[in-house]
Amino acid sequence: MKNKEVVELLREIAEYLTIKGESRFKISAYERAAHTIENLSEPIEEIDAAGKLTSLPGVGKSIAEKIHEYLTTGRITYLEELKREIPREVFELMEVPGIGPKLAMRLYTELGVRSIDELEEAARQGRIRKMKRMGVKAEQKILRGIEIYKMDAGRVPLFTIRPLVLEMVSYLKEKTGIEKISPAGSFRRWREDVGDVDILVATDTEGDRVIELFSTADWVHEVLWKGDTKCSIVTPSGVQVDLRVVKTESWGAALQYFTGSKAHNIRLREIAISKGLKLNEYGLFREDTGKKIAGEREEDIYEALGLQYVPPELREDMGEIDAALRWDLPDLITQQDIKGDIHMHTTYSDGAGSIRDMAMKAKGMGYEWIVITDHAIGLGVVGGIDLGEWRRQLEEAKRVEKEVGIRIFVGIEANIMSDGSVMISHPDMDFVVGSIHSGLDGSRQKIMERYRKAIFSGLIDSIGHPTGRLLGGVRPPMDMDMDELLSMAKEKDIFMEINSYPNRLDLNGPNVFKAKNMGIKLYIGTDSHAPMQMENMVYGVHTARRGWAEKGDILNTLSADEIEALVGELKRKRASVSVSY
DNA sequence: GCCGTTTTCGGCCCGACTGTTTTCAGTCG
Repeated sequence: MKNKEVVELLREIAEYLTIKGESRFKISAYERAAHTIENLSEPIEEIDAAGKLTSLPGVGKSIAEKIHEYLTTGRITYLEELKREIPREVFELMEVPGIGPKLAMRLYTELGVRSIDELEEAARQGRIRKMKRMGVKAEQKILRGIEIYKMDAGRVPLFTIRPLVLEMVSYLKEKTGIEKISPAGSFRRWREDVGDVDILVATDTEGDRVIELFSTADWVHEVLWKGDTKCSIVTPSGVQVDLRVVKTESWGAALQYFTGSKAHNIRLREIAISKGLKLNEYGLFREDTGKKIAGEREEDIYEALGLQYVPPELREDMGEIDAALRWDLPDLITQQDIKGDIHMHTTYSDGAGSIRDMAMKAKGMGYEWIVITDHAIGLGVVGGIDLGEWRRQLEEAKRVEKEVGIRIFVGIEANIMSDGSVMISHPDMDFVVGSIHSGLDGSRQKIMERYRKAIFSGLIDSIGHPTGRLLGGVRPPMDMDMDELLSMAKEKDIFMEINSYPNRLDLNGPNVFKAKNMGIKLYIGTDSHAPMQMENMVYGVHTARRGWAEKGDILNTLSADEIEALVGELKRKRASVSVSY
């Protein structure tokens, strides 16, 4: 499947066209086509082979030809011409905030600047102020931009910034008494990583005070700028946080606008135009009279456009607009639907809490049941349990179950070994999660062979953290074929895990979406190694929501009795597999 | 470059800010 490669090439063309100063409509045409292909579930090769490329939204004759050329020859002549025309170094200059395609190209050609370091040197030497339509202020702005660029932490995983952002919101609410304060942007959409964070405040009179409070608090490493309605700061960890103050009459429109995504918003504004309306961050207006018809509440914006309200997690222009127009959005799973947690560790392996500690925490969270899955032997460093230890754990769990008053199922997290064998599985176990913990850098073929052997052995009930990735640049996903893995899971009727350890989120939203559409059942596992970590369920729930999951798609919503019945079935299935222990 | 139950040509999402300028282009979100 070459969809990803095609998407990247189309985006690259768009970037080059931007620098060339081509019509912005031509540029967005390439971006739109890339977006369409990015969200395609079938291989682009098949669509091309069927001669159906131009039936894709945003793909016309010209782009279809370029895609076809790439798929048949491995290159796009048009892109190669662009590369010859425009030096690659210009892209680096555009990394600096305040420098766009035009200025980057001028700096390159007029001053011969080839890197950000050379740019800084040119600015310090006062060479920039001598350019046409540039001055001392513009030069200083570039130096400031370079400073911000150097401070920028880039995109960071959501979990690294979420606690601080929640603290900011509750601090401002508490100090000002203002209710309408909310994060927006990709943070509110629960993207797994965020660039900068937007916090929105609605107040008609206290804007100055809010900005003063925000810009002088402990979380400020540096104030980037401060005005009447906007303030930007950088946290000690290098994340930029923007605070925006809006009027209460525009709260809903602003929240909608700043939550994005950009593609989602563009679609909404197109719908507005088709109805003789205009949508911006202040409200929804009639084009003819300028009369405002919505703005104070976000829900009203969608309704006035004839759309069902779209939850933030779905606003990625991945089909949610069409579904909302049909009033046919999924009834997304919520935290309140969760009745239990599958996949957690105790002191029997590498967890920090006893069975009782974990049970008490689950009880406190209002759960009916938990499934404990300690590591099995075969995982060198962690010191997993063998069958004898597992039986002792089962005995203890039965005692704790009565004492705490919550159903405790005892499964195991079995290792899928380098040869694809499963270590260990037994018909008495309530649930067997199969996970790869070693050889994650193996070839795609090798990884898929391991998965295939493990799944078709009939010894495992689910796949844990399927890609093995760790967010924040710690570990990339394994080289694997997710579509093939899901097909195998479907064929053998096993479950897929949404691991909600915050640095995993594995499966992620798009893969949850795929699995759901294939009819594969999913569960959320916190993979907790301490009682507190069970609260990470919220990350799993929102990841599931980003994958359009409903209550019926997720095992955690079953009652204790329903889980017991399911576990009984799984045990019978495993017992029918002949294997020697 | 794409697209069309008003269109095969003339549109295409919206607004704020900034710096260097007398009317706007470039950049950003």
